[in-house]
Amino acid sequence: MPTVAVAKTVQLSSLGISHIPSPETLLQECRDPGISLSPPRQAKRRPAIVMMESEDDDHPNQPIGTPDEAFSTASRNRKAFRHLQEQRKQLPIARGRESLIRSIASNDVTIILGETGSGKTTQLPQYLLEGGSYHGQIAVTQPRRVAATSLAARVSAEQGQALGTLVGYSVRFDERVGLGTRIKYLTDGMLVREMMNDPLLTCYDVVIVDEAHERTLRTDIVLASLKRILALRNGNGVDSSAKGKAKANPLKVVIMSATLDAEKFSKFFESAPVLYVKGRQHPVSIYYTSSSQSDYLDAALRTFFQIHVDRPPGDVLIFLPGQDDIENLESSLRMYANQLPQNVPDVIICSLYASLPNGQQAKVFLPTPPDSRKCILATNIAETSITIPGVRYVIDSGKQKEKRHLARIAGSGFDTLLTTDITKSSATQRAGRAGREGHGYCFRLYTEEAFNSMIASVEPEVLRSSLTSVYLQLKVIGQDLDTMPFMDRPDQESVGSALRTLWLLDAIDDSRHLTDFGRSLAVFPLEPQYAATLLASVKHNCTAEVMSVVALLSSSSPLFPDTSSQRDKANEARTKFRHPSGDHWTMLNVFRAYDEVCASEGKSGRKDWCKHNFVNQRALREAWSIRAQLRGICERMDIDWSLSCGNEESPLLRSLLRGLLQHVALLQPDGTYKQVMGPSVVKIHPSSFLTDKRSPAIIYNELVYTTNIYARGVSAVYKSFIAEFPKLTGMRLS
DNA sequence: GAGCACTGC
Repeated sequence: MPTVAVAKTVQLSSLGISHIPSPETLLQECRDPGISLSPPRQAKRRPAIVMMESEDDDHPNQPIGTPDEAFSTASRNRKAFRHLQEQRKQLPIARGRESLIRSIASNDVTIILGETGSGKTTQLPQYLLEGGSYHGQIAVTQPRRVAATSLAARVSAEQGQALGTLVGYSVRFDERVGLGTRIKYLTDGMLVREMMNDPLLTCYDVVIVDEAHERTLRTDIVLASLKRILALRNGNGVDSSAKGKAKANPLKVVIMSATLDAEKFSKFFESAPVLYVKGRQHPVSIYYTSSSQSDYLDAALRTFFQIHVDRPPGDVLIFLPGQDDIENLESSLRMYANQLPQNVPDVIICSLYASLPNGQQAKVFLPTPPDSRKCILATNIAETSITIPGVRYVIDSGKQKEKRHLARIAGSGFDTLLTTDITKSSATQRAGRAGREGHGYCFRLYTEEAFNSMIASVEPEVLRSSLTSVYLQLKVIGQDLDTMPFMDRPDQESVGSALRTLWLLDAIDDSRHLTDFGRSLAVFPLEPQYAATLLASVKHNCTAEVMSVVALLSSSSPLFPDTSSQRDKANEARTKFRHPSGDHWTMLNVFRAYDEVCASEGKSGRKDWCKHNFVNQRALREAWSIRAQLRGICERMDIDWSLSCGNEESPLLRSLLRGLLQHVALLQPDGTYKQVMGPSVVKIHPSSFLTDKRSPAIIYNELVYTTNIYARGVSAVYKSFIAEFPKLTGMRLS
């Protein structure tokens, strides 16, 4: 390795050496690494009432290709279909089938505590369908799209039907349901959307909430809503006004959770019974360090080589907080791996994090060649979203990155992204990744005391997020954030901040009533701020431009990814898109150029164009889908989305301002900016094309708090634009 | 003059 790599290497601090040791020295050190490991102990088995056991997986692994390709061909193949039926029949879960059906029939709510690999998610809906007691639809919610689609494909195949007939799914941008669909897998966000049109979820006889322990924002909305709906539809809940009402269309609710939180769910649903379903997880031996490690990268490096040299074959999965750590550890591992003696197996290093291009993500699924060992460096993505085969050893840094929204009474608050300690349930989940295929080993780079003092499970998202969208969505179903029976109640500052934002947008009036404008905002699958921008574009005759920009801003990937090694080259390549007004028009220029490339070039031409210009094709593709969805919604609302302002810059900026009222700041003499609607002094992020430009007034997409409070996604606006908004100028005076 | 865990409509 060249010396450049050495500079990026983690310090082998606890070895007390500053030079790079020879491979022999390193291996010797690794056998006595200063991380002494206490005797292995078996992962605690759950003291469960064992009901059933299954050979099956809850979640088929990441599908290679589309769900259709994976399963519908199989369903056409008679032999494969018979095999599937044979598997189903032989599942031990079949023995528990009747008791499951009975319990659900005699209770409004049933909690199922299912271990990993128990097969509950694929089998239970089929049991309820085949049992014949329910004639409406059965909904099964999932936090992730890929789970919803692949589960639907699997269950459809087990039913011997084409996907989208008896069994279907519904996720954003993709839906496979028919008139005869009885089992529907959908994302929890999709069910929240459906509630906005059908607040009592009348088309469902059964709603199964899977992975409830993850406590996503949308899961919590679903849980709170279900409690309300039960009172209204079944007439026996806490809502006394609903008592005595006809139970013509009662609802059954099943909550599936993977952790001991089941008790909390049971309590929330007034002592609902808890059923335990045994899984098929292999035992995992857990090791702790004897003393706490100040440098988890160093500790991970040593532990890896210790495993590599002393332990039998099996791939190693290392959990780290973020991309930065992954890149650093990767370069250290490579350097030492290249110096290993001949008789030690090769090391294949793979990284895995969400923003990694798909091609490189796919590397982790390639089978490990004989006489080598794969070492996967991953973020939390490998904890729930992606299951990697062949992993036998897990190294757990005990750290993760956590996003947290800091609400402010004044202004709209900002997000932080900080490295924090993981939770007990997260540690257990990580360890479990070693026991998918056989007896596994988990090396925790922290002490047993540290584990014991970890909090039990992650703080629900509802306590950490901006609630603006949620507040608006609840208003549409006639509910109030303050009166919803949340499992965990968000604090007043957070609620007040959401309330204030919606009032400023004119989504609610002075009496907190939803306005017609607010109702329109909620129709769009966008942050309310961007929905307001979109609706404002009609007045300014620039819907075509605004739609592209809003779609890009809503994409989950950044348009201009930061590539530290090629930063200057990237900046140069992107210069041609630059627009003097700032980042929004610059983004639009990229999208317009991409549109032209798409019209003239094929798949590989588009890809090359993106690479050559250092723009993220994933962001453009996603924005393309979002824009198509927005166009469809506009058509239904009779809005002409083709209205264009050409190259006139003001209409787009004035539309943006309509949504970003809380994100306006004015230049101060010292070159910093002062928020108009809040107390903060902010700086323009150095990645912005407006940095150092000293524009008198700016709007920005978001604030991020790192070394400073930075405004990102910035455009310059005229002060006269700001004067058009009485609420904004009123605030300034007060 | 900088640093981005993961989802979702």
